[in-house]
Amino acid sequence: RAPCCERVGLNKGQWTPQEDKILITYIQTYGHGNWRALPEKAGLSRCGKSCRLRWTNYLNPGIKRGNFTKEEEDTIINLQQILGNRWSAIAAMLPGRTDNEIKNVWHTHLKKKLNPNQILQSSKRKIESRDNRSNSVIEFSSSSASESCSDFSSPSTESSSNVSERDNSNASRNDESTCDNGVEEIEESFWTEILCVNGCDSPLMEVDSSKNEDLSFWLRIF
DNA sequence: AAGTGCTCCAACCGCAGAATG
DNA sequence: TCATTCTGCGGTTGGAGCACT
Repeated sequence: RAPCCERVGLNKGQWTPQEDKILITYIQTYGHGNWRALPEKAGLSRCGKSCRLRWTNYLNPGIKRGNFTKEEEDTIINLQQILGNRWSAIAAMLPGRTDNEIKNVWHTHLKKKLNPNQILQSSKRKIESRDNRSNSVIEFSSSSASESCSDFSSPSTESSSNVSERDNSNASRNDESTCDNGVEEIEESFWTEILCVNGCDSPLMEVDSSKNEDLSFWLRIF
């Protein structure tokens, strides 16, 4: 199968402001339509995949910029416990946030909070010195993370390190074993809580009905 | 002030599933 | 039904910027 960017000479790497402007103007005028054909029509030396990524992760006006709130981080942690690394499904619960952004936040912040023992000694020292300067983060990791786990009867009994042992490396196993005890015991109210936290009438929820179907899938399982 | 190491995030890559002919 | 193309997803990487020594 031919690679995505079979054309030689396509731009790669960071997008320039000019490229951003061209992409925004084109999509706002014509819509994205066929991503593969878009770059040529718009006059961009990029592959369609790169254009789609740039739009969905950065240029889309519906994207919420800035730091994640405590509630958002809570939601990510909760959903990661259940869904594993299904970032797109998690993103569907967080209006305005992209799967890529959530994935980055998970790998750079939240994963460490759940399992600080995994941090290398050298890194650990640095992080601690940073966190001492920003106590809010530390406070969240010690209180909020455990609070969020208390939403589940089974996982809440585990230590934070045990919980995180099930995270990334076992994500696929989580997907396969949706009838695991831990998942089975999750109360249905969890979902309504999550939805209410983020607003049932959020724009993304309305726009992307397929995401709701994804939610329905999990509701059926429970 | 300079060098080194680390963090974070935007972007890329490859794969799988959906859509299409 | 099969082959091909397109789209979306998740893992991974590169490099800019920051912190520390």
